[in-house]
Amino acid sequence: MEMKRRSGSTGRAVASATRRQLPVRTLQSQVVDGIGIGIIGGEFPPGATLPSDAALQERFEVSRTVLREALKALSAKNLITSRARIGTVVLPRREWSLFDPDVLSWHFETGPDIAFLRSLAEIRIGLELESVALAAERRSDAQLAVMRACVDGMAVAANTADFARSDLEFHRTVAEASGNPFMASITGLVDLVLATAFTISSPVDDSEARDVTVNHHRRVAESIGARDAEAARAAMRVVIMEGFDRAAGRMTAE
Amino acid sequence: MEMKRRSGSTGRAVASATRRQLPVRTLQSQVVDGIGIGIIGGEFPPGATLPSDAALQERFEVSRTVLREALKALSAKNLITSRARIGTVVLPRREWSLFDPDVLSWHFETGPDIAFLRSLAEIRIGLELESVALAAERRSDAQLAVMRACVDGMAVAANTADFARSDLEFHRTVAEASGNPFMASITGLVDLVLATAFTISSPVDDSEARDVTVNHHRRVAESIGARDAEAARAAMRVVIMEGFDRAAGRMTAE
DNA sequence: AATGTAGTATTGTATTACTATTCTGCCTGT
DNA sequence: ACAGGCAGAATAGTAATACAATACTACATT
Repeated sequence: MEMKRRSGSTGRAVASATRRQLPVRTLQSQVVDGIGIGIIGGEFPPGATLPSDAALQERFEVSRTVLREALKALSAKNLITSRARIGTVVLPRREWSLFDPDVLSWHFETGPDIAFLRSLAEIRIGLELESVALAAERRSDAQLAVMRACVDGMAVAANTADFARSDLEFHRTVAEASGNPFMASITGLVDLVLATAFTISSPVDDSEARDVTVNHHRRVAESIGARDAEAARAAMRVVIMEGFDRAAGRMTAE
Repeated sequence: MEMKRRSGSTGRAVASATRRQLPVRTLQSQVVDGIGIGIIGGEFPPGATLPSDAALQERFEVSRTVLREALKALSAKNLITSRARIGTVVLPRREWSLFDPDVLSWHFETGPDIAFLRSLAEIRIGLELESVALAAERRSDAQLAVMRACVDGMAVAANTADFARSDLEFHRTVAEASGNPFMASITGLVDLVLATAFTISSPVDDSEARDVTVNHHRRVAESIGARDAEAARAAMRVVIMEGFDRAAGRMTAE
């Protein structure tokens, strides 16, 4: 029995403006995405047993090799667990690797609800406020210069993608300046929030809103520049809440 | 390249016979652990190219199927990336899924340095202070009762394991009371790894230190009981810093 | 020298076969 | 009739082989 060759039509939407694109979509990544979205999106809820290897093989039209490597990847992200004769079952949500870029992008593609976004905002408040306070103490002059450049980049961005890129780069630089490697792990989370917030309404279009956003970021940068940890905390809180409001407001508006 | 049939399968049979005593350990997980520890521990630093499939196959004495599923798992944790003809290269540290349970535990198995422990403590400060503040607002009476019971459990614990269990349960309950499911997931993970890594350094032996620790926890619980978010923050900070000091002191002492 | 092209080494995918695990149900002995 | 064990079946785990796709190397052609 021969597997039919499929053409490279992936047709997958861009998950995020800043997500790096691999030159080639491998078969495995397509299957990983397919099942991952099925899990996050509720087709396979926690506790459910996935179809057997044979069934999934038929569904995605791939060999068992590809299918099993895909399942192994999902297993590594703590989405599923497999046992012989038992089957492959979806783990409870609490086990999932929340910070994983793929898991986050699948949330995005299946449409995050407002409670999800609020939870993310709370985590950002916790981590990024600590991160920015540490950055205020530990940052180098070069890092401060990068932050300022990012703010300027936001101010002059010609389109939403450029704006989001500068925005994300700003947060990444702050995380790096904190000197704590774990802080950088939440950039994927920030990425998702930005992508959600900017999907339709981008502050690039509205010059007034854009000025507000840019100024909030600039206040963070200058607080870090002044090595004022408390001011940096306060300014970062405003930035995060504003991002949440934009994403949430967009959802309730429709 | 080719595996010797006779001796190969014989060796495998013997190996699996000894493995059968620990039924949950699959071949793949051993390879994942082996390479994962090699990466975290510095044998394969970021940017380095891993040995080829064939070489790794020989090193771990497994089939290519098992090896490749193991590599797929590491790839899913963003530790490595593979491309045809290029090889499998270790990604920069910033890409790693540091919050992954396996990656965290590999850090401890390869001997965490004090900077790593400090980073974890900073993460706990960020997350658990926010968590406990939310818990002070949102907690139910039942949850408060559980917290108090945990503190009592710490006070009367007969051994290290019981003490650690009550300690862990306390922090988990606080995280749940925050109403943020992801907060519970992340803090639970970090706390669990820390607890299992340092079960030795519990203050059970030293009754004076034990009283101090228990009282600090009790202050957290009572601040939550009084719905005083700021007091809860302050008390939790003390708890976390004390835990860090004990772990760090233990490292430098030996 | 620039460019193309064949060779080659490495990962990606497919296929088949077998092993290990454990659930289901029959079957045997009392 | 019932308990216990034994055989079969279903499913994931592992092995082995073959070929495809990719991209580096080196040589050949212009």
